[in-house]
Amino acid sequence: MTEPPEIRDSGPELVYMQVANWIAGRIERGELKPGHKLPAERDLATQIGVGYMTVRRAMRELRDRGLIITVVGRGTFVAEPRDT
Amino acid sequence: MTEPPEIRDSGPELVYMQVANWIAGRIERGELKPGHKLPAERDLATQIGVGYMTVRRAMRELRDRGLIITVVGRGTFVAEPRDT
DNA sequence: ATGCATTTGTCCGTATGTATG
DNA sequence: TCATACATACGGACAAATGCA
Repeated sequence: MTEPPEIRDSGPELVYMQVANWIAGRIERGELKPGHKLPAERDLATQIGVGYMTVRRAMRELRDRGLIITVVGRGTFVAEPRDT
Repeated sequence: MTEPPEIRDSGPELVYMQVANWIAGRIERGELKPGHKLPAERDLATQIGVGYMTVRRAMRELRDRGLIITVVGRGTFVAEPRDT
């Protein structure tokens, strides 16, 4: 699975933030709908071409933003939108 | 292990803990009275929509807290309140 | 006593997240 | 990145304990 290279721009931004923002963008644009199950973190790391821990940091970032919900033993899912 | 325990990453909510806390709340609010027989673990699992082993983990948690008593072949019952 | 239904107990296999090296 | 170990989640299968007719 060759992912588009635009995931990582050449800026000084931390890699995990680039990954987080890439996924966040896909969620906010509606490409990933609420309830959608994301690939397993290990698979995501392989697919994107970054380290496992990098994906985990990105997931924690998205979790903190309330964009995803993680359930141990089940997976990671796009959260319901929260209006502000 | 060099870090103090106060540093807790906002981890995901474990399903069995959610189940345990939900039942614990019902007991502590008096919705479930001492001696009350809870549904069978497997029925509970079906009703709540989680796996059997997950309910069993939750039951073990409640048992450890002294909130319920389990008897093989009979069922699970709300324990008598223990003052501290 | 034997059988049946109900309920908890145990184990297995697979998938996933967590943590560390 | 890769490897290792462990906890959690789920479903299935079978065993053990209880109560009842």
